[in-house]
Amino acid sequence: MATIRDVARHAGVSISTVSLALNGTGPVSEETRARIDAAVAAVRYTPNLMAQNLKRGQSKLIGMVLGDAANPFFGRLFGTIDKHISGHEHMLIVANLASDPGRELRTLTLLKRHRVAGIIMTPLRNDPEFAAHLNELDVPVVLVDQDVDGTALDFVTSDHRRGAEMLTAYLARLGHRRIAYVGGQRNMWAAERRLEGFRSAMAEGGLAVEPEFEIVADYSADLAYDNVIRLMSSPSRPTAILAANNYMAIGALQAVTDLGFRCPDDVSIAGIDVVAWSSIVMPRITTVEQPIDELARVASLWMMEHVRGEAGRGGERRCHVAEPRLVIGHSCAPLPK
Amino acid sequence: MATIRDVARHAGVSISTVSLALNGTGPVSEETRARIDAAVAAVRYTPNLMAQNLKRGQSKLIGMVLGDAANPFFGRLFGTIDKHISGHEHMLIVANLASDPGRELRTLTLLKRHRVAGIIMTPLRNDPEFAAHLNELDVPVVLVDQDVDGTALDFVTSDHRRGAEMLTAYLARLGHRRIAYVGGQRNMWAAERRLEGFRSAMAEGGLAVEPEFEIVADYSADLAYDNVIRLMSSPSRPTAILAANNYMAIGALQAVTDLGFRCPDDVSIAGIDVVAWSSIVMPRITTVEQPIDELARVASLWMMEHVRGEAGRGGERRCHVAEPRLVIGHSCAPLPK
DNA sequence: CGATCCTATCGAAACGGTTCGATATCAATG
DNA sequence: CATTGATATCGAACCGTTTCGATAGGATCG
Repeated sequence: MATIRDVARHAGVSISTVSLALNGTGPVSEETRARIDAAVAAVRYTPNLMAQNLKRGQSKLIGMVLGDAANPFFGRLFGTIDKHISGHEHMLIVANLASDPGRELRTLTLLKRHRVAGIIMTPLRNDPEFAAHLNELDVPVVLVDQDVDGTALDFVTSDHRRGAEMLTAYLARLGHRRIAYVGGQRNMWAAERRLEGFRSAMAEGGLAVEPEFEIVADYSADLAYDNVIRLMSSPSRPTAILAANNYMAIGALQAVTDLGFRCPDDVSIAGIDVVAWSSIVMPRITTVEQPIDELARVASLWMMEHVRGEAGRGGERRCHVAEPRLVIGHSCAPLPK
Repeated sequence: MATIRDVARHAGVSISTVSLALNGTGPVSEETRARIDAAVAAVRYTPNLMAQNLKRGQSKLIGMVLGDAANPFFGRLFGTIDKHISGHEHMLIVANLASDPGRELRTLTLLKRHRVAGIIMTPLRNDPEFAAHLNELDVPVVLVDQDVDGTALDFVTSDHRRGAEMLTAYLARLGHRRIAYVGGQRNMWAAERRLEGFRSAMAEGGLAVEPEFEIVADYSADLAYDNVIRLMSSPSRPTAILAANNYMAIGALQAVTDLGFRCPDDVSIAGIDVVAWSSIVMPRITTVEQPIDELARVASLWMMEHVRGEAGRGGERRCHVAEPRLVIGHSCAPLPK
């Protein structure tokens, strides 16, 4: 592959002149510039970014760590962030955790080896060991969606607690009293906030939460399916189900359908974060939507500020909490008196 | 950030010895190795991959170009390819075309600047200019899903034509004669194959294709929706609709539902490539599924062969055509006599 | 006209590694 | 004991760039 040396030789000038001309970083005569341009075309020269970055001491690569690439939420998040980032001749180097928290540390190390200029990540773990690693990483990090306690990293999220509250309160307003909650892993940050929101809205509405109505289904459609089958087979079944993410909402809907119940006539179902793409599910599921575009925009912006060294290292961590949006579908009905 | 020089100084040995020890590429005494390990930990040394790659003349980065990151098909494709690739201490640098063919050339150039070891891409364009660029790129490329005529690049796809045939024949077997086809852009490779499959199966079944029943909706749910609304409002409406991708199938389903028709009682709907994630749509849409895992596996394998220089440069291009799988749902019904 | 200042160009020293060809030590061999 | 062959270590060249300081030839100025 052609190097800058080939261009210099072909144009009959020195290497430094070529560099000066190509980067527009020094005075070059009109005639020389033309000869260099011709030479570039002739030898098919493409600057080697690895060499440039090495010399400049900074790379144009930004790491992005996704919790689960197969989930459309992360797909849209990535797509939107990419749109913002790649405008600045930067590129994203993306890693997929496939919902496996065990890959998180290894991935971060690998990204650091690549000397990425920064990392945007949706973390899975939330424990002191992980926080310590993040703090010692020495690379700008913007967390998205989930927080890691004990770090001072920029953080962009939507108000998970409020979202769960909105849906729970909505179900309560429809007259439901026996509301089941299908939630994610207990140690995950967002899952905890959502659970808090559910409980708080239940308490607010003067409703009791029966222990067996608080289910942990690890954000998995299959687990949600099994649990809802069990729940709905009991004589003391709920009249409404709130699922904490898109997969579990769909698992729940499938379960009640397979049992012969109709939604919303026999049971109401609402789900957090059932993104637009799946909202075509019939009946359309009532949901709170995260403003993915807003999350992506703020995360990209802050990351670019870090990259340009403009991030006010005032020590203060920045947090942006976006408001979720209640989208009423056809999956919830008022409870007959 | 600590360099190999710091490690050497701290351990009291030469730089080359550190390199030899760390890479296990030369004999190093047990004692020295221990001192070096200690020094690495002490100065928090992380090898600079950019420098390593520059020296070794090859990078551990593989480019991946996605047609549309928000589409779960690409999300799952990426996730699975990442699983295979990232095992070999390689990483993916991913770019999203967001369905905009205009970004394709710029993206490839940028990836080449980064000196990626290879590129896995799902192309959008299929024209001579683009083919010429690909041929002159001088980087190993594996095409996935769509072909580019006039190149000799490895190509992994599923049998789009056969998939469309299977669904069309299935509808015909149910007794449908007035079948409408909602297809993608006319110049895209896969869209053409699917259209061929539809036409061939129609001819095979002795069915005539009315021109107004062959719709071009650019893989967009909205366009499909509008067109199906128009189609179904006509007195000579079809009894079955075949949509060429997941988005359009959902748009079509939404349209017939909004018009007050029931599916499958009033009209049957089938869709190509309605991935598992959306198969929960009620009624579950009959579809042909692409074996994403198989595509990802073969593409990753071939790419790693290229990277290791094992690719038999016999000049012969390799093609892998996977068989799509017919998944019967509840969206199609026999036509009453 | 000599000093001064642009303008255009160049050589050489980095950046952080790898790797090849020394060199030095030491045990085994004939 | 001189030779050989491992074994362990090192110095220096190099990968493809950028960038700093130097040089040289005008044009401008007092």
